[in-house]
Amino acid sequence: MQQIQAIKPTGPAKTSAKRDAILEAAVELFLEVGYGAASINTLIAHVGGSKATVYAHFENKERLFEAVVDEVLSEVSTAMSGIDLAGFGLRDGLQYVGEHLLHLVTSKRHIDLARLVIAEAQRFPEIGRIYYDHGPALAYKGLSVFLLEHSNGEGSFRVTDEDTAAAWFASMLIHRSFLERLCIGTEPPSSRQIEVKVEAVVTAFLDMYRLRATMKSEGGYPCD
Amino acid sequence: MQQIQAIKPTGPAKTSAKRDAILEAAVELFLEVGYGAASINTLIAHVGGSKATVYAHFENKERLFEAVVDEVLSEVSTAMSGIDLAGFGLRDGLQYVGEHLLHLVTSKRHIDLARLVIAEAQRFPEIGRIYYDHGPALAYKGLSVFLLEHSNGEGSFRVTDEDTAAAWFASMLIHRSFLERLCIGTEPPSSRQIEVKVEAVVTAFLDMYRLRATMKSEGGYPCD
DNA sequence: GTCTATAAAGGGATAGAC
DNA sequence: GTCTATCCCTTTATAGAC
Repeated sequence: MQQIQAIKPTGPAKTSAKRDAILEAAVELFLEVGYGAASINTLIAHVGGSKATVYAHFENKERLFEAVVDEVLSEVSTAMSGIDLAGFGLRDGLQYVGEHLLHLVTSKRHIDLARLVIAEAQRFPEIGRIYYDHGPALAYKGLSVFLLEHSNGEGSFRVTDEDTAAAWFASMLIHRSFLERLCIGTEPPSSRQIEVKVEAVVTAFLDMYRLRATMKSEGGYPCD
Repeated sequence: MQQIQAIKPTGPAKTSAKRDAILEAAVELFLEVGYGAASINTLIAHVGGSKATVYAHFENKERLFEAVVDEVLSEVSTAMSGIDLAGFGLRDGLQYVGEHLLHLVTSKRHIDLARLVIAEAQRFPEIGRIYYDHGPALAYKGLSVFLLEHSNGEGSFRVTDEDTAAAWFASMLIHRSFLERLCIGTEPPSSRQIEVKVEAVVTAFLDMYRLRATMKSEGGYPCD
């Protein structure tokens, strides 16, 4: 899928060893303490060099912040779009994508990114938009396409509003773990826990859309 | 339900007109710009008075922040615990609680609180814990009890893991709207939109747990 | 590009008069 | 309790030497 485009390439060369080092350190710092509590002084204490060097590569703190979010979002988004569902059956595909999704969403990297984005979405509206489009919305879309492709009675499964169905599946899977991790810093679930949790959600989800004799002819769940 | 207890009542009288005015202004300011960007100077520009007066009522900025979160959380939590499901049937009760829940969660007051809590949950771990326990966990628990009470075949409904069921119901209902509103500042849904959305979720949720002839004898969705 | 040194502004917090 | 004035520290950002 498409790479996240940089918001605005700043003055000097777009790539340099020092610039990369600064950016990398800035990623760690911002993810750990947030925008407001991260100072340029603290940054150079980690990466070495001087403030002037930082400002030679990044116009100001806001631009540096945008570069940081771009960088991390690119990582997460790449991981998400790397999930290939071609060739999977309905149930196996849901299990596969579900495990990857839950793992990714609860990863430290993503939780820190989400916290940062949510915290600063008011001050930097573009950040929130870009995160949502290249994160959650991308996942919903991939799921939605997969569901539609298998909405042919396979395993008695049929769906009319695939966008809503995709959001429901992802929400059942993610919401609680995501919020717990954001608020009380719960540890990420183990691979085994993820597997079990996804199995339960997949089964319940498929039951929800299983065709029944008593079903209304429409069969969909109108939403919005 | 129980009121949120103050984290630590500071030196002077716990209540005074000036203190209330300061706290009220602080609530608005912190909710709007966050902890880091809110300065005492900005605060007194809104409420009047001097810095020294602020520090006469609150030990420091951190304590003021804790008082602010306490205050808003108390509002939200009170609204949530005010939902009384006694006398409702299964479907009507879910519709009722769902509408209230979605309305409350997407309200500006709650979104601003959630943003603030998520942003500062690392620096102030207690804040995150208190929010989660008196917000989401409280909602899950209420739902869970209601589901268990109606898990008797009413409307062909039976549930074995009521905690998971409650979390799934709330997640399907809330997750997408909540995240959208946090990240891209979507407007809160109208009463009509809420009504329609809840109807769809309630129907899907009840279908998910509807007893079937082909059902496995266990019938539950093991989780965790 | 990279450094040292410093500017200019704003932050939290307090002393002391009333 | 409330004010004025101020302390002390950190912040972002830049000037100027190399």
